[in-house]
Parts: sequence; C-alpha cells; structure tokens
Amino acid sequence: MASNKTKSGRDDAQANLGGVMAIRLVLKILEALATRPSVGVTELSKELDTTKARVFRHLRTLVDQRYAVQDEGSERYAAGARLIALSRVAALTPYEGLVRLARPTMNRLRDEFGHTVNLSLVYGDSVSIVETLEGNAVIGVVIRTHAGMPLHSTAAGKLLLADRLAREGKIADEPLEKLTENTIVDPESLRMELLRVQEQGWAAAPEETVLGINALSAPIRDHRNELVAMISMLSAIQFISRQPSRELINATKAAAEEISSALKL
Amino acid sequence: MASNKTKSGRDDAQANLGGVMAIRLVLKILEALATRPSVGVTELSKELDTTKARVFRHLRTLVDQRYAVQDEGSERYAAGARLIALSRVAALTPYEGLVRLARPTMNRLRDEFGHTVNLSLVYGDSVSIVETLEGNAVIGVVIRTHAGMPLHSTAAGKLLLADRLAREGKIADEPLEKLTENTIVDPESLRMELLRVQEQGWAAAPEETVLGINALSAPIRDHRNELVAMISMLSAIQFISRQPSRELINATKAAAEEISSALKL
DNA sequence: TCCATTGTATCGCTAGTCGCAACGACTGAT
DNA sequence: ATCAGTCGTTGCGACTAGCGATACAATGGA
Repeated sequence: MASNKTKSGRDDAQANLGGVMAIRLVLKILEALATRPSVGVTELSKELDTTKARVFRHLRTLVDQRYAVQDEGSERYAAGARLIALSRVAALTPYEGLVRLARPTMNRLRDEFGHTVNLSLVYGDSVSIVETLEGNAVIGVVIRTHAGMPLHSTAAGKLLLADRLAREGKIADEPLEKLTENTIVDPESLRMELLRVQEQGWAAAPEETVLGINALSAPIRDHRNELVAMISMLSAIQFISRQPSRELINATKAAAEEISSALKL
Repeated sequence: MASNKTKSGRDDAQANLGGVMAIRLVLKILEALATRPSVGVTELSKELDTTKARVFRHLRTLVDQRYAVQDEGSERYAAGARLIALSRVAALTPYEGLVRLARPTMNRLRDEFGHTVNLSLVYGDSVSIVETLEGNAVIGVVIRTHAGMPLHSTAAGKLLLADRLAREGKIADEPLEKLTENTIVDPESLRMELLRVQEQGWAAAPEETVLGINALSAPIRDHRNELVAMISMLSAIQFISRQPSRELINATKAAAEEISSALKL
C-alpha cells in the first residue's frame, strides 16, 4: 500500500537528507533574497520545488524578523535590514570573512609543500599581505604582514597590474624601481610579462624583489569575477625555481580557485 | 488540569510570536556565528533560552549546508564558507546594501520636509554621493551623484574631517580652496568648526560651496562605530537657514541614527 | 468581460521536531 | 586515582509545529 494519494504528509521531495527541514528551505530563500532585487512567492516555490504555502510562511517569518521586507502595495519580497546588517557584520572588514574562508586552504597548501603561504588583499590599487603561514623549512623565508609591497617586482603585485592592464588597457607608467638585478624595469618588458601573467593565470617573481627569493601567486576572484585577493607561496629560489614545477603551479591555482568558488555561494 | 508536568510539549518559552519557530532560532544562531569567532552548543542554548539538543540539531543542519563549520577535534562551531559568501553577495559593493537600507528613511525625510535628500558614502579619505532624492520645491536644488566633493566646504565633508580630526588628532593641512566668500579657508577656523561639528553631531555649510545653497548633514556609523556614510538635506538657504531649525536638525540626526542602528543587527 | 496569475487565508493531519535524560570524553581540582 | 563538572552528542517517545491541499480576493492583460 504505497501511499498513492496521501492526504497530507510531507512529501519525500527533498525531505530526506537529514537536518531540520525548515532550515534547509529558509537558507535557500535567504540566498535568493541576497542575490536578487526581489522575489515572488510563486516564483520561489517553483524554483525550490515546493509549495507556495511553505514559501509564504517562511517569508512571512523572515519579514517578522526583519530579514525581509515587502515592497509597498503588498507585492514581492526583498532583502530586509537585518539580512543586510548580518552581511556587514559577518564580513567585519570587507575582507575579514575572506581570511577566515581562506585559512583551511592555506593550511593545506603549507602542509603539502612546506613553503611559506600568504594571502594578499587588494585595496584599490595596492596590495597588502594580511595573513601568512610560516613554512616548515629549517631555514625559511618569512614576510611581514600589512607592509606595502612594490607591485612590479612581486608575484601578487603583478597579478594586480595584469588585471588593471586587462581592464583599462593600460597601466600608470611610474618609474619602476630597480630592487635587484632581476627586477623588470623596462615598461615594455613589464607589459609583456603582465600579458603572459594574465593569460596563464599565475605569476612568479624570481629574485626580483630580494635576491635568492622567489614567490608564486594566483588570483582569487569574487562572484562578480573581480580580483579581490591573491594566494602566494614564498620560499628560497632553491625550492621554488625560476620556472616553478607544474605541480606547484597547479596546486597554487587550484587553491585560488577553491577560495574563489567558495566566494560564489 | 493545567499541564503541570507535561512529559514533553514545546514550552511556551518563545513559541508564541507566530511564524516558523525553527527559523526564529536559526536566525539567532546565524547572528551569533556572524558576530563571534566561535560558539558552543551549551553556551548558545543558555543565551537563546532553549535546549542543547535543539541548538545542536540546528547547528548540525547548518554544517550540512556549509553555513557553519566545526573546529577540528570536534569542538565549537564557527561561521562557514556559505555564510561568509552570503555576506559578500548581500552587500554587493561594500555599500550597496547600505543604500538599500537607507532608502526608506530617505524617502520619509524627503516627504516630510520636501528638501533634496542625499546619501554620501565614505571611501577612505573621500566622500561620494551615491544616492539622491529630489526635493519637491517648484524651483529646487539637485546635486550630481558620484561627483567628488570638496571636504572643507560641504556638510558631509566636514563630518568626515571632524571624524578624522577626532581619531588622529590632526588633519592634513592642504590649502583650503575658497569657493565662495563664505568658504572657511583659515585652518584654525576650520579646526574650531570641526570640533563644534564633532560635538554637536551634525554639520551645515551655509553658502560655503555655492552661494544661496545650504546643506545639513548627520553621520551614519556602523556596528563598530566607524563613520561609513552621511545623510544630508540640501536646499536653498531660504529654506535651510544659516542656523537650521531644531526640528530640521533633529530629524536629520534621527534619520542618521535610524540607519546606524539598522546596521547593528 | 473573462481568464490567468498573484499573494494570502484556512483547515485537518501527521511526521518532523521537540524536551528530556543519559552517554562518553575531557579537564582540572582534590 | 578519583571525583565533579564540563563539553558535544545521541536515543526515545510525545505532540505540536509545519505541512499539503484547496479556496479566495486582488490585480492586470487580452
């Protein structure tokens, strides 16, 4: 006697997976509210494959709690003050959330290769290292956080410049400071390097800031594909060679991709 | 027979207020996750005045949905990738959420007084008007959005300068451009004005940028008390006099307070 | 005018969720 | 060692909260 036309009874629709059923739905609704200007009851019920009544009850609760509001004239629903406030708090500084998000991936990278790993954030037209994990080499390389770094001679900096070049077609041609004998100081050479960086999706800077040191960096992009941060490995050039191994490159790119996709809901 | 020792039965604790009960709790839990580095099951259950089991089940659901994570070693819970991503999306640009939040208040102000109302956002050390509502005067004053405004001769700009002065003890003494005969150009006079602004919690700039025009502005601060935006009324000086009426001042301050408190969860 | 679609309200019914109480694993004090 | 007090976790039976179904009042094109 399989229930053919059960009068009531929660349908198996998505009722299985465990956990509190109401929560699974409300999270989906919150995501919808966060990503769109407004949503409708019927519209949502179709997308989430459930009934209007259910969506309505949940939305109404969200309105009670000020997590949603209803456009005047009793129409569609939109994100409420509380949801927006929650957002501002969860990402304390615009980026603090990102740091939390990146930490597990950074740990994994460090454990796998043993190099110093760091996370740089983009602030307008500058880059700042906000988190670093020391490598486990006996004699290792460290880097100070929150220090202003030159852009043209660092791996993360090149990623920013490459992004700006791709977006605006040009970069400000300030004089390029020669930090070592390997620093790229010729604007045209730098332009070529940046085009290569943009295409390959990673950057290195072998002995371009400090002799004997190399770094490898990959871009982290948000849900709008904006460049928001970079993850980098840093070590003696003895361990990260001028032309880094495919393995190292792929791991760095994968890590950046992983964090990027986590930013996309 | 009032249920004296009902075996089970949801307690009336907070079960009344209507809406989906599970949602009310899960929102509180999300807020806790967003505001603290980590939370414990017992700790939360006490604070939210419910049982451990309930909090546990809800948290477990959040973990399933990647809205929470558990610190290694099966310990306390923290915000998950999905919650952080939600935050980043809901506040598209760091401020877009704020604009949505402010709009109802701005509408109310405009309807009440009929002056042009605008919302300025703080970007580092500059101020930009991002939203404006035209007043309903027959001959009115408008202002272009996204235009860079001078700081020392505008109401919103003074609020930023006053904040920086209070925080850093000084302000950069660049030459102060004289835009009208009323522009404050003497650094010491400006300093006095800024101290007054900081103390009274509002600023005006009567005919200091354009003759015949006055503006009145109050500060919007976030949950950390950081100055993030300003709300301003703009009109001919005929309607907003050199010494604005208490009524107008209070309304502007109240509006700013309202938006500020909405930012605080 | 009619028809389609919207958000909303009502009403049983039951299964999803609750409260309770006990569990093992820790930790620190005795 | 032992004990008391945590912690997060689990099982169980009870019951109400939340569900599906269905109907309704507005709206707005056709």
